Amino acid sequence: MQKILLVDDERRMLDLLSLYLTPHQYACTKAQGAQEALRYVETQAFDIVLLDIMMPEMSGFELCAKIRSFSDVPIIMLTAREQQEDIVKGLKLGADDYITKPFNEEELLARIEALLRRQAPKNIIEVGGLKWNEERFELSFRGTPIKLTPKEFFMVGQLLKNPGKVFSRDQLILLIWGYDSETEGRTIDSHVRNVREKIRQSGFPVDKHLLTVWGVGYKWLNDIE
Amino acid sequence: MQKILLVDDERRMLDLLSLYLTPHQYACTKAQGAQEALRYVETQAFDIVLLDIMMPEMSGFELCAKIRSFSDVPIIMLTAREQQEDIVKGLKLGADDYITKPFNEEELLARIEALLRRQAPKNIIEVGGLKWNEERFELSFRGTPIKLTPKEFFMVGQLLKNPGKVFSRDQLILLIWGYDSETEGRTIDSHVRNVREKIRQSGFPVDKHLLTVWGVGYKWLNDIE
DNA sequence: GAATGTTTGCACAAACTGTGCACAAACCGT
DNA sequence: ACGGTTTGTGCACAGTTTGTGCAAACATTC
Repeated sequence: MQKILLVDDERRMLDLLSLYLTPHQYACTKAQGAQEALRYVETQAFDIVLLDIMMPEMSGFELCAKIRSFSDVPIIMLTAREQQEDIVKGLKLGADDYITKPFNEEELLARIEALLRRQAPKNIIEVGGLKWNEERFELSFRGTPIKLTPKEFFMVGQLLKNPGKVFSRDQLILLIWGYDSETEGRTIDSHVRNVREKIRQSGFPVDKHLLTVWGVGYKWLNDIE
Repeated sequence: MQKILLVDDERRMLDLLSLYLTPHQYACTKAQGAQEALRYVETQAFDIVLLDIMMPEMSGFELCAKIRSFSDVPIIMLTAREQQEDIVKGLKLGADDYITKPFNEEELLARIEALLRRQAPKNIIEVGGLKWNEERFELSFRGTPIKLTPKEFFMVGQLLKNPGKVFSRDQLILLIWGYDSETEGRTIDSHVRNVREKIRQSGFPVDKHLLTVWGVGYKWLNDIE
């Protein structure tokens, strides 16, 4: 199920959007204001951000630019019908599409689906600015690369691809080393340790995402508190 | 996505240009001053350079000539409406087109698109003065040719055509030798070694671009630090 | 067919990664 | 609070992968 972050300063608008989207199998998270939205984007993975540009404190533009400084998450702006220049401004700041208010349900859904289709199904995973790119064999946080060894890279990928799912040490060995591996003991633990250390160095709060499940194994959490 | 290098001494003009171009799916890089621009052109691949001729320290003309001494990247000059002779001078120094200030968005986009269209879809790749020309079967750095053997040539081409992407040894063998090749062992390594040595001789910093991905294969990076 | 140039891969050295022990720290149930 | 169990950490050695010199095999040219 796709996750959508709704950002607006009015609770009524958030509820309305959620009402439209939820029955169509989208998981909505509501953020009232830019600060809250930023916290969400920094700690969770969303498939789309729906962003009203008319907000007090921090404007939608500012938020859009802030998000773009570390993430490629698709952004759709909500603008008033009249402000043509707002649309242009938003697109220039990195938004992917826009919807003018007032809008109807069909248009909203169509634009969301179109944008999701556009996202190439590359083997790239991103959460809170941390990007795992299989093709480039590269993990990076906000643009700066994190050097990993092959085993480390695949282990992170395996966990990242299945957020929330617990993997036992044996499972990880099977998935990363293969069926006939004789690897055992605290080897996995060592790799986890190395991965944590390297990602921690980059500034990403890895200790809140890559968790130990006591007595079982490890898991990656996208959503942290 | 096409990459455009913007060169001006005024930050406001850089921002304005970027604001015009970014929403039209161009990736803009801003260079404030000729020195900075030169560093970019020497280390990255751009599809177009947009160059203001009115700059302190080094003039746009000088920069244009400097770039042309080692690269064929398309250059568009920005000139003041009045200086007709500047336009002639610029074109003589190797610029491909010009735009007079003040300009509007449509004109800018039209000229950029026209210039990109004009660029025949040649199998020519260029980055930082290193030029790979399939038609002429030639690799050269700043005009001086680098003699490569066929296998070496195609290997460089394959990597150069997919900057950032990692290729395993098996993949490279498949791509360059074909499906029924029995080539194996350290053959690829030997070719990489030879390629590195030959390109290094030319003065191009190949060791920062043609990288070993430990345990996986090789990749070519256009953007180096 | 001799000369020249290209491709391939061995053998060794160098660089880097994987592994798991030993002990400390954290955790859990009672 | 206590003992048993599980996980974290420092570290060293074994193992793997890559770089390099060199030469034989192969291909092309004249």
